Amino acid sequence: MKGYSSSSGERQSSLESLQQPLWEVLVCDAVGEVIEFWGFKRNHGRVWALLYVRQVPMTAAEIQEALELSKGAVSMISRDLEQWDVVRRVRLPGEGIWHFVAEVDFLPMIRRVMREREGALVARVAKELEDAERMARGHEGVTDETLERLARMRSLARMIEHAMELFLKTSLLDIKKADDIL
Amino acid sequence: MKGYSSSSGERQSSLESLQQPLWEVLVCDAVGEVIEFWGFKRNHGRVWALLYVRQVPMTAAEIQEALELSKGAVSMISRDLEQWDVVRRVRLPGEGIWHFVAEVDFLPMIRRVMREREGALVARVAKELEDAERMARGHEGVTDETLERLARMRSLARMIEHAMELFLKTSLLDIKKADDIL
DNA sequence: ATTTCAGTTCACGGCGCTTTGAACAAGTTG
DNA sequence: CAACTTGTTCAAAGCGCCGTGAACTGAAAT
Repeated sequence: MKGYSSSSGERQSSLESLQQPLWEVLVCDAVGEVIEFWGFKRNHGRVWALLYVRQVPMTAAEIQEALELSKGAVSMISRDLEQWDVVRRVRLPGEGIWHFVAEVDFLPMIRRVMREREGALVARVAKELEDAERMARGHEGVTDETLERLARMRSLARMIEHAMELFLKTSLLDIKKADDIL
Repeated sequence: MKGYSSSSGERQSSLESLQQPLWEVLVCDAVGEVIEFWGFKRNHGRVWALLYVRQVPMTAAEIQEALELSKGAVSMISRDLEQWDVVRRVRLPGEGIWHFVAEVDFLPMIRRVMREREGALVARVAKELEDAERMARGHEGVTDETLERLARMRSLARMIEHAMELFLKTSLLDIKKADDIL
């Protein structure tokens, strides 16, 4: 019923590329690239994309085979994705094994992780710049113009932070609302 | 006249940290971190920051000593910065040597480079997704729902692109206008 | 023309992040 | 409760990127 036409359907050693449609690989890799660009691991994107296009819950072993990853990698990657709420772990009725499904809405992931990362960085940098400014004030060879530049730098830092917040709040939200994508 | 008080002012082996104020190092490193977060090299940020706080044109050798970089590194880094228009190369009157000065407005850099990088990526990914969708259409085991998901993915890609554009146009512009920073 | 010095290039090495796979832990089945 | 399967952890290997510094180019000075 599912398209397995004839005789031996269980080969798995050398013919996998035939039951792994090329277009699927392309999609996974494409998403992988984008996700990587945004600062995550390529395989985060690949796994999520696979689950998303397949639409059916998949076991770790299936993911492993489809994307040619190691057992350990699948375990860690899917733990990350689960933690970020972009993948759910479900137990199919009757089965004693975990399956993964793609959460349709992965924007929370981007928002949360970015906020965490940026947050930590911004706080640290802000402190460093303040320290530097305070120290500079104590020196004698420091002109007013220099202090001015330091102050402006701090101000710029705050603005980058602000712009980022804005981006996360508006743009991403727009994406979501725009068409109820995904 | 410039604060060199007395006897031997030319030591350069072990006492450099004393003529290299700590606060300056802090500032350079802080900017380096931020710049790195945005996908550039740490030293791009460090060199620019140094030139910015110093305010006077500096030779490659001076930069090299101040930031403890190699000759080659300074050459490559400053070439990048120059290409992005965030640093200018000037020849001081009477001197037969290049000096670098920080361009005050480095927003063009962020905008241009981001656009280039994102542009290249987005174009490639868009193409890959289109290819994949076309190929999928040819297969028999592909449901309409799957095609739907592929289409939505493409649409999402376009939206990310769009959001990025928007971010570059509005947020960064806001930063600039807000206070005529830097 | 030769020397010297500013500046660039590039093969190599080092470093940090990612992935691997084997050992281990947890859970399931007979 | 053994025997087996599923799932996690982590030291070590792999890999890619960045900086290094020696070799090279070019230009100015002698």
